[in-house]
Amino acid sequence: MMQESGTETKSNGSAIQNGSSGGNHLLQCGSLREGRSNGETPAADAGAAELVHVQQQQQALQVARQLLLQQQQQQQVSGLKSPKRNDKQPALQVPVSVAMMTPQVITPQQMQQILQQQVLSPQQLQVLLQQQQALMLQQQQLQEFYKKQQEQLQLQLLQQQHAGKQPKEQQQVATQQLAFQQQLLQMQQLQQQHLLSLQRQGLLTIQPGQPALPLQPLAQGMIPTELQQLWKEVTSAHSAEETTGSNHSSLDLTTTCVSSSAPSKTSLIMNPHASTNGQLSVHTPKRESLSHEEHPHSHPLYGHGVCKWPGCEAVCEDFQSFLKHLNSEHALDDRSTAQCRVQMQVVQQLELQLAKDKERLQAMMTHLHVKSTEPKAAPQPLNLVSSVTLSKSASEASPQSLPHTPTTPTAPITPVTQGPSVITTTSMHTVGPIRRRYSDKYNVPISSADIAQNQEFYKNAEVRPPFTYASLIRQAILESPEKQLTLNEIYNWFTRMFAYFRRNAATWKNAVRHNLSLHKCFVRVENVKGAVWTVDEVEFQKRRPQKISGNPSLIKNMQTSHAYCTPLNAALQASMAENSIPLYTTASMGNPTLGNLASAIREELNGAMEHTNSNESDSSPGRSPLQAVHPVHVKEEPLDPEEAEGPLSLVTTANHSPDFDHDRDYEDEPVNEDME
DNA sequence: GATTCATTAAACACTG
DNA sequence: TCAGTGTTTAATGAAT
Repeated sequence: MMQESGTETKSNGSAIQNGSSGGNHLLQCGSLREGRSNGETPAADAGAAELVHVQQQQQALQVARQLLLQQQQQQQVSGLKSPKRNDKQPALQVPVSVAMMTPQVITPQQMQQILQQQVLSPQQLQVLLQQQQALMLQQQQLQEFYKKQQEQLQLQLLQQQHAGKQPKEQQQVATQQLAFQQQLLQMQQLQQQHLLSLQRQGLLTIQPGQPALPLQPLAQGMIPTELQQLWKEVTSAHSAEETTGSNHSSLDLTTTCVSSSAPSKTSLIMNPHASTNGQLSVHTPKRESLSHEEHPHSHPLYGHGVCKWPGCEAVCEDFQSFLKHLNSEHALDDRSTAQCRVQMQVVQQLELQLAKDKERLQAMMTHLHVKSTEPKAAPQPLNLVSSVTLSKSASEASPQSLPHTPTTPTAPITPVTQGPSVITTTSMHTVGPIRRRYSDKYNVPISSADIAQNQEFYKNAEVRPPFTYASLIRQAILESPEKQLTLNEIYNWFTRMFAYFRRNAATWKNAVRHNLSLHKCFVRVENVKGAVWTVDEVEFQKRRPQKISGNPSLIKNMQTSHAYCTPLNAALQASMAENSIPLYTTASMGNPTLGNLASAIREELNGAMEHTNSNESDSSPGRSPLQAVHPVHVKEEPLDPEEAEGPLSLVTTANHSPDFDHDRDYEDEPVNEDME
């Protein structure tokens, strides 16, 4: 088409083209991590650092655990047991006990979960280890005791068999065995109580006495609301019970423990004493009746024929059997209480997170609802970031405030956001139509206000980014240290930054090539390495002014801030520029990948300034000084800012590229107090 | 309804 | 010949 107009290079690429393919192979190999040009994102580094930290903690824990194990084994050797007894449980006849007798060691996985979920402090971990050691000693004693009993029983059994004993005597033996088991179980119960007391001291989430207890299922299985309700019930019941807490039937306790480790059915069978649990009969029925009365046959812990108790998943054919199961397996005992505690913490954390998000949302909404006369609504960097980045989510949050956004269809994929470019801070104040660049189908919501989150999101989620190819390409190029990329490197950037582009390579690569050729802003340049693609800032600037028209102070501000804030997030800058939001360096800090855009942005700003001075229809003449200061152009792409260089650093497409004339259509009057 | 834009698909040419 | 690159055209859908 008419590519030649802007730059010479566009014309005949093939003639010039040479070794560009050299770089290609890098990409084609799927070297997503290759990133020789850009390197990894800071966010990823931070995540890696955290991971390393966690792993170190975990390793330390494992070392401690091994020490404990060694101690235990030594003790066992000195005692009567063979070192391996811990691992392979002796008693075949009493699976329940076997489960209980397994070494009280937290598995690495559990440790990891604990670390991830609970974030224990080193002190807590130490305490935990100590308690674990004490428990192991206790358990060792139990094991010895149990062993002895087993041996005695076996001896008796053998003697009886040899002597041709009568069945009655065998029954006696069986009863004896049962009695032993019960004794053992009682001891275990004591142990459990001890554990519980330990937990109450602060380590509630961990059940040292129940190594086999799967923590993860516990944390996953419940909905917060369910948990809350359950927890309330349990806590109330538990408090009442504590006075008589030791009265639990030991058998119940063990069965529940077993069920946790080996979900379900076995435990169902094993609970002959369900009715014996007095507390149980008192509390659980009440619990059931509550939800049951309201929703006959619907119970928060029951669904799809499965018990939804965390970690259970026992199959219950009907509601009655579920109730039975609930009564028997999830009676009010230490284990259930502990599980509830675990869940409670999970819920608390979730609630905390929710509260934070809500707060953030509120701040965003508040900020966005602020009238132009209410300056400084959110001067803080944090607010700024959110306001800038969020435009989309904010739009959803308060649609009414965004009359212009109507065009945006709802985002099908995620409810959180509408689309990338819906609202800018400026747009908030404007009623003017904002044109959305991206069709709905491409309008993948960017849910998080945090740019970095977006980056991670698109890196991992196969969601189509709500940015045009042109904007993505430009972003890729601008992010590169030299602001130039080979086609292959562009490909690489796409695949590295977006999970979505790890599929259907032929399609999107074709689109990339198409866009490179189509848009004037992309200039093909001969390089030593071969042909590279750059962004023509001149072309870019042609259109630029219109967008950033207006706010000289803003521009100035941006320029100055850029001067000492090189590392500033270019994306933020761009977005701010577009949105006429003053720069807050903190927001952009720490995003090296975006730093490259700084100069480009500066140039853009310069051009904008010139433009502003010279003409610019965008800025309405009649505005008050304050208004004049505010960015006039309300670009449709509020997003730009974010996209622009956000974590993804996607520059909104249209705005920056010369090709996008339409952008100018939009008007804006948004007054941004921040500017001053 | 017309226009514009982005996307997608495809064809073609050139190069190594 | 093949793969990669680059250009161009056309069809389609969405937004204005």
